[in-house]
Amino acid sequence: MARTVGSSGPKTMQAILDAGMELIYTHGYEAMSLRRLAARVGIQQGSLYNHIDNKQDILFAIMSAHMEELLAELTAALAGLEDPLDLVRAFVRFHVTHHIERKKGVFLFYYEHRSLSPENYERIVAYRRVYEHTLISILEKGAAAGQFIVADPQVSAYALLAMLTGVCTWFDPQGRLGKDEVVRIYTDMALKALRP
Amino acid sequence: MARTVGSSGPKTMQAILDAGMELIYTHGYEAMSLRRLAARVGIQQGSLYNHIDNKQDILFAIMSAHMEELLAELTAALAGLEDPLDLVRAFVRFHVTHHIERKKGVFLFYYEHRSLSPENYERIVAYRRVYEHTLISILEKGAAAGQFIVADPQVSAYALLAMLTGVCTWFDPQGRLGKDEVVRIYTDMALKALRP
Amino acid sequence: MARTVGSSGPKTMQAILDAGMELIYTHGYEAMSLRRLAARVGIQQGSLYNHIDNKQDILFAIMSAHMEELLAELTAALAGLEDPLDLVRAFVRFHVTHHIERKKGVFLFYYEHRSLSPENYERIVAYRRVYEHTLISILEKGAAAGQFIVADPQVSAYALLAMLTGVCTWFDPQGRLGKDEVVRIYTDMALKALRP
Amino acid sequence: MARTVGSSGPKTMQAILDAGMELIYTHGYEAMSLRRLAARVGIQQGSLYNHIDNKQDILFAIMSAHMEELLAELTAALAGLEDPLDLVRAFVRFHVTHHIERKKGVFLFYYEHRSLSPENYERIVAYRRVYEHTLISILEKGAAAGQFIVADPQVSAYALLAMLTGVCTWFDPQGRLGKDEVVRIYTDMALKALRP
DNA sequence: CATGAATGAGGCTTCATTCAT
DNA sequence: GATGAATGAAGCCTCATTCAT
Repeated sequence: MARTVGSSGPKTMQAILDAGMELIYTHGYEAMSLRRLAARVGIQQGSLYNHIDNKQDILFAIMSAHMEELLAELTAALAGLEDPLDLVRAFVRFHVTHHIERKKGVFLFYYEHRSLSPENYERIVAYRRVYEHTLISILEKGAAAGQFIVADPQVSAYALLAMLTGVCTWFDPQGRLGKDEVVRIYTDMALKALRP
Repeated sequence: MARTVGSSGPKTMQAILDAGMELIYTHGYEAMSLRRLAARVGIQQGSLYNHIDNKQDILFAIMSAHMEELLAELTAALAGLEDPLDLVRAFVRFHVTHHIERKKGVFLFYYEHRSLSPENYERIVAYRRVYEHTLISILEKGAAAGQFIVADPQVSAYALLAMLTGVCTWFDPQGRLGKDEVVRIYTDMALKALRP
Repeated sequence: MARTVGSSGPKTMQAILDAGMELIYTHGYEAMSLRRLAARVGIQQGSLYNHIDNKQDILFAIMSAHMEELLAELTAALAGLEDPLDLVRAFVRFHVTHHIERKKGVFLFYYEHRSLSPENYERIVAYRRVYEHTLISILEKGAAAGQFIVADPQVSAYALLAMLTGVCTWFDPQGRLGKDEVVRIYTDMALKALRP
Repeated sequence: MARTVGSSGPKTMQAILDAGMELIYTHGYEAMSLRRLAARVGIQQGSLYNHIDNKQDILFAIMSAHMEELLAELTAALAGLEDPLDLVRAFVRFHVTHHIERKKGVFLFYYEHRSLSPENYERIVAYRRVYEHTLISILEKGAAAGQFIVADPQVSAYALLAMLTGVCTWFDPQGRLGKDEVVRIYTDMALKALRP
């Protein structure tokens, strides 16, 4: 019948992605039904297909947007820094902060990358590899300068990344510790783990 | 088809759990259909219900068996040790080794705990809490003895657990590094991160 | 409906009918989606409705245009002939040639008349009846003159029509036989089948 | 809830095929919805899939059963005959009778072979080719014996087949002409069309 | 005239589960 | 214990059509 006046294409698409993020975060991609998604957006199920080609599109759109922002913000966070110690400090601060503030996007990446189609998986993992390599490079630079001792830069980078990422499984904004304290604790542990 | 008398029941149940582990690991719990599971076990779909009450049972049976073994093996690994340094070394060795060798069970826990029913979730998370608390206690003991400096034992324990657990996302049995080398690297990083 | 004079309307309408003929011929009326049709025409789905009222219109427009041309061309092909033998020769030549050259339109009629709405069905079948009756009249005239022996003019006409129409299921323009040879063979068989 | 007692697998499958034949004959394959089919069979839509793998299966099962019976019955109808004249008579009688009595199966073949998947299409067309070749061989034999004059056995066979097949588009069991009269008329026309 | 976003019905298929045999 | 046929809900997706812009 009468459609909501003023509803327009891009706005609807954004609503789909927002609702998709919410539902995938809560129930998982497989368990998110497009029926429920459409209901939450406030349109008919079939109307989704005026904006997407299939369910997978939603997952990919959310994840690639998240990865692109991740890389852009990392670049900004490290801009102008040269000293490996400063770089590690900045990296830890950025990573922890991002994982606290963008928890849902992060969870989507960790839990749902398995649900990506092969081609989409490759594209998302490529982003991830760039991100990881940024830290690996920092460790290599610090090791070359004698500031760090790392038996294997790749392994150490993966270890640090896993350690830092873990924050989003337990951090509670209302909890005992504030964001800055957490950043300080993680920074200390990271630097100590790398030091000679 | 027709089975020999003598009841192959327990054998069938085990086959269901094995196939379930495999399929959930590969496709995820939501995406595992009982049709496919039955086919892999070599029985009819309806026959599953001679062994289980519902799909959720399979997930819970696999996960609780895994958690029980995890705790039992951890206890064995730490038996007789008193010095916090030795305890951390043993904990790291056990955790890394376990996460490499029981990769599928570990993945099930991380990816699929969301798919547990509320009651089952509580039971599984209780196991997990015991496991985590073991490490927290070690850190507290070491801190009390002045061997470790930890700003917050719980946060540090979570950080270490996340770091160590990460191994199962990248370790490749055919890869460049052997299990023992990996254990050594992680042990070094963990101890350095904890020590004054 | 009423379109602006001087617009590109008629061109678009013709493109719709051409694309419709192609798609219905290839996939069948039921299986032709207006989405695909619009895409082939190069317009949006909704724009179709500036030219048609509904999907059925397309089928009917194509089929009635085809039937009108069929009748007009048959009339031209028989013009001036009086002798039943000549009339049969001309009819066969026309029918076979038409069914070879207008294969798609012919197929549409045979395969898709079931998909016509009841009223449209009546209108198309009326055309067809005129066509058939032309041959029936020729046979009756020839029978009255003793040139043909037909037990039942209607049955014989249907038999001949079916025989001739069959050409469009096997004739291949690149094949072993040319159009004229095929016309000759069918003419011989038809005349022999009718002769005393 | 309580299922109809006594309903068994093969009976249901046959009911599906019978209802399928009816609905495809009436509405066409594309236009037959499995919802309606299931309703006519008296089961749930999903229950269809205990018997078939997909919609296409129904079409193929019906058509291949029909073609197998067609060939078996043709073989029986021609058994023991040697004289090409007798063979043509028997062929015409069989073909016309079959097309009158098994009208629905025949229509399915003519209208719906387009809806077969490529592999299924090949299998069905192979049956058809065997059938056609039987008539071609008869014509060749008669031509070699000087009993027939056929410019091209294949074309003549196709022409005769089309002519005979046409019967099922107009024959009415309640109509003016009986089956035997129709057979006689077609036999006369066929023999006259072939003879010198 | 064309667009594009909306509708609501319906498409085929799969799902976990039940139960008489 | 196992079977296989049944259920009813739900899955994703496509359909023809409408209409404000």
